[in-house]
Amino acid sequence: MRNQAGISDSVIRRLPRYYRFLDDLRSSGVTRISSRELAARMGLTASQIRQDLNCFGEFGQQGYGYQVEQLKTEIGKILGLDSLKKAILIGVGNLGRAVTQHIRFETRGFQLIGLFDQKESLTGQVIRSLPVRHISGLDEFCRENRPEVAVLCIPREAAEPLAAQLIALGVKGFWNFSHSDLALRFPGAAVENVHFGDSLMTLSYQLTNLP
Amino acid sequence: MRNQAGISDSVIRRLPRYYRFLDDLRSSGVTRISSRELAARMGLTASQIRQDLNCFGEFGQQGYGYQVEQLKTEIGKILGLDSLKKAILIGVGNLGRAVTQHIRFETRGFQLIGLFDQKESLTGQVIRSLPVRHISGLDEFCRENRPEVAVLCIPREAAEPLAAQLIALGVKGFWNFSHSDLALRFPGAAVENVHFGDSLMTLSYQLTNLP
DNA sequence: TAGATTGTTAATCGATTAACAATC
DNA sequence: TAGATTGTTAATCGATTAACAATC
Repeated sequence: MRNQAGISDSVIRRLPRYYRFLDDLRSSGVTRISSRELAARMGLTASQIRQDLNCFGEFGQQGYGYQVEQLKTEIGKILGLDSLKKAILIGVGNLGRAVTQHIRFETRGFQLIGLFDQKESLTGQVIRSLPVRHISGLDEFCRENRPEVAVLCIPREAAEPLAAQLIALGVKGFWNFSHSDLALRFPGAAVENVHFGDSLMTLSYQLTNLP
Repeated sequence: MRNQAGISDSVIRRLPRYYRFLDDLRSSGVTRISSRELAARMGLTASQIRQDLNCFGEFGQQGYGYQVEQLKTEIGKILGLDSLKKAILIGVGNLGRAVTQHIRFETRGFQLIGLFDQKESLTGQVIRSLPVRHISGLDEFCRENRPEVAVLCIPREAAEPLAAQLIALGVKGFWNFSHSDLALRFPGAAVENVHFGDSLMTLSYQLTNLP
């Protein structure tokens, strides 16, 4: 793996999609694929695939193509999926509960180790074999268990102060479902936003301007 | 509004964010703002904001800046938020239930008018004042109510045949939470993906390559 | 070997930034 | 009017595509 740093965002955002397609190919018994064939399946150009991969190393073989399984593994390593990072989730409302039950953290590089909510009535409830803890125990839990990531399923107003608290406790990244632009406030942290509202408005635009 | 067609994806994806920031400014009583000031708040350049807006028309005033409320309204119109498009949701599992309860469709240009699931045990259950219907009634419901959009909260395998069925029933767009690349199969439809797995893997990459 | 396909360099295309005349 | 800020054109930067020598 070369050139760990300075990879453009466009490239990085394509990696999970490569990973998904390669895993599909593997499941359906394909062991080898050329950039041309993969590009056709994914709706990309062969050039782009080769350029993207060359940011990280040489994974193919001239005249042959790529080993599906091997390439999948390599991209998994690039994405860091081989080391599970400890994560906690905060805000066990409708959304937080769905995320806890629905997302397969382990195959995406994470291990969910704690759930928190400020609502006392939820404390002790068990979701996916994890007990909901009261938010007042957050500091102690973090000092003991050292989570690297927090999944924020909380209202916008709560996000910023909580993020500051978590960073002080050693949290380095956020999977942010709240309606706030955390990245602007905490430039040192890794922030990945899931902005449902933005996504839905983009769909509205597309529908409004359908050819 | 000029130049309805041919706006680049990069511009379109920034519109919801402009809309959000302008709405915040409005809520906090700001009535006027310059591209320079807005850029500083959003972490963009003033040039970019002016370029983006000029894809659609002239919304500012030289020497003065932009009226916050007016610009917000204009961007809302560009996004098509002023006409509510009828939507149905399919798949009332953890995720579908959370989406139904959590998302404010009305402020994003949509009106949720029906919920469907194949599980008979869910039929009749009411979520947010909408009854869950059995999937067998989908055709009839669509012919009567003409939804334009379907929110797909179903497993990957189910997505493609269902999308084909829905398109035949007049559905023109999908908010796609399933793990499938619908856009490739249905190039005529508007598809907006919410790929949680991809998002989480991107976060994993960021954490793995933190400076 | 001949054919195929990579890794990589060069060319093109598009998006962002800078500059500035127009004008409120 | 003078100062400010837009709308818009020109310059730059980065990302995508094309081309091709290297090589399996």
